[in-house]
Parts: sequence; C-alpha cells; structure tokens
Amino acid sequence: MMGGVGTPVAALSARRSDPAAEAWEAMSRVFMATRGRMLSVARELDLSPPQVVALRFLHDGRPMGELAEVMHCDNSNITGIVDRLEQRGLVERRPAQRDRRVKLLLLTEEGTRVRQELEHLLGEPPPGIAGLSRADQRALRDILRRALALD
Amino acid sequence: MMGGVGTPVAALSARRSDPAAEAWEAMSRVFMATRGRMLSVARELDLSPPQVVALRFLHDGRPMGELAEVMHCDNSNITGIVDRLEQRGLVERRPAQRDRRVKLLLLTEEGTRVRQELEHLLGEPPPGIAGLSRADQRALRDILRRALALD
DNA sequence: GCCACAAGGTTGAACTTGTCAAGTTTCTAG
DNA sequence: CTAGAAACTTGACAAGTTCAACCTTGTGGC
Repeated sequence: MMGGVGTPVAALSARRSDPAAEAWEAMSRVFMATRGRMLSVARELDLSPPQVVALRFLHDGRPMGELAEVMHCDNSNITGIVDRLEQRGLVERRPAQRDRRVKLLLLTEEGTRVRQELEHLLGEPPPGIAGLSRADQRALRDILRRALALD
Repeated sequence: MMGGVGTPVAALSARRSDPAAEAWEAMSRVFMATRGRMLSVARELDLSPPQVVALRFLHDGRPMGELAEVMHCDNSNITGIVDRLEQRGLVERRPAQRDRRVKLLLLTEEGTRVRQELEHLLGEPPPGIAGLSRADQRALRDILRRALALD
C-alpha cells in the first residue's frame, strides 16, 4: 500500500460470525476502493458522475420517467441531466407515438461510442478481483449470480 | 419483481469466459441494486449522500486533508461538507498541536451515534446476499477477503 | 534570525445536482 | 365534453464540485 493513507474507513461493523454481514462488509470495502477509478473515468470522458450513471442506465427507447425511476431521482432532475447530454450530442429525445407526453431517449452514434468506452473502462475488474485465482473468480461469479437471482 | 421496470441496465459487457470480468459484472449489479437503499438511509437520517460518505470515512483525529484524499475530492470541497456537519453538531474541528495548519476532525457524541446508526443500516446485507446458503456466504466472504488483501 | 517556498485549509465564482412546488401538454374516464 | 391524472418542464433554492486566489503556519537554506 504505497501511497496509502491508513485505514480508509474506521471499522465497519459486521457482527462476528454472521457470514452474510461479513461478506457484505468485504464487498463494500472492495467497492469503496473503486470510487476513485469511477471518478477518474468520468473525468477522462468529461462526464459528471450522474451523467455516467445515466448513460449506463440508458438504452434506446427508454422513457425519461423510467430513467428517473432506476436512478431513484425526481423527473425534474432527469430533465437537466438529459439536457446536458443532449447538448453534447450523446442523446436525443423523441416523443413516443402511442403517448406524446412520454419522451423516449435515443443514443446518438457518438453516445453509443461513449457508452461503450464507459463500459469498457468500468467493466475492467479491479486489481483485487483480477488477482484472484481462476477458481476463486469462477466461484465468486457463480455465488454472485445466485445472489442476483434472489433479488 | 412487482414494481420493476425491466432491465435496469442494458447489457454490461463482460467478455465471455473471462471469469474475473464476469464476477465483476455480477458484483456491479449487486451494488447498483443497493443504490436506492443507500439514498433512503441518507434521507432517513437527514444527510446528503456526500455527508454519509464523509461520516463513514471519518474517525477521531483524522485530518481534513486525509478525508479529502480518501473521498477523492478537493480540500475546498471538504471544507463545506464539514461546515455543515459541524453546524449539525456531528463533528468538531480542532487544530493539531504538532502542526497548527492541520485541522483534526472529532466526532461529537451525537456524531458517533449517527455514525453507528449509519453502519447499522448500511451494514445490513441486501436480500440477495442474505438469502444465500451459509456455505455460499462463507465462501463469498473468504474470497472477497483474499481480494482485499491484494489491493 | 530572515527569507523564499511549500503545505493545509478557507473563500469566492461558475457550474451541476437534487428537491420541491407550480405549470404545460396530453391522455383517460365518466 | 369535462375533470382529473400522468409525463415532462420550469423556476427557486440548498448542496456539492472544481478551480484559482488567498491566509496562516512550517521548513530549509543562508
């Protein structure tokens, strides 16, 4: 830990011998360690963190309201974020035919490119995960997929 | 999935048969699913998301600059966040004796209480993890601890 | 001791985010 | 046809983020 600064977080409290809580604590630590990377990727692509989240949650034809829902924020908030993505030419709004109150979001060519770049950079596993044995990696993947199936 | 809204993210791209990337993708999905809980916990305790992060990264005697470093943001940013935490009586500033330029952060009694509440609420594993078999939970914990040792 | 310089933190300006309360347009039910 | 709801926008205001400029305090060379 060369450039480190000591314990990043004071003791996260996982009740001893509660393996779920202990696993979750470890998982939270792995994620906290990747905060920096996410922020520098955003900077590199000249996007704010919410714009990154929005782009990742976006897919062609997704209504604004749905984006607001998955991002857990207000509709009025999405308006501004999409405004700026649109100004940058990454996204377009198109009223839905079936209900013209609804605006569907479409990625432009450039938007698709940026989004792919984003997934490429953020999809890279952090060193801790990349450094695990292949058996551990497979076990981790399988366990987490079981967890996702329960959500 | 009753109130669901379809696929939250369009395909995160994990190269096939790269178990590390697949594991990381699954892990990212688990985390995305907990965004909402983090936000509602923040609301419940009347804290902004950055204040939550700051409180979690805080420990008694931590210098402001160190907090800025672990939060990956500018010193000037921390000034404002700490200002508001101080106004709410959760934190105090005290100049370090050895170097009076440095301000050390101390949790007040109330600050300690809120921080514990925070760890309690956010330390609760999400349903997907809690619903795993005990063997899976232990395996997950052990693998992630190995990953942390590599960071 | 004195001086230039660096380091930790604060301030102010410009912008983005987030929230809430109207407001507009477009459905939908009765 | 009309009352009300739904989807988005607008405006106002607090908070976060970044940058440059600043103030105070340490540090090293002389």
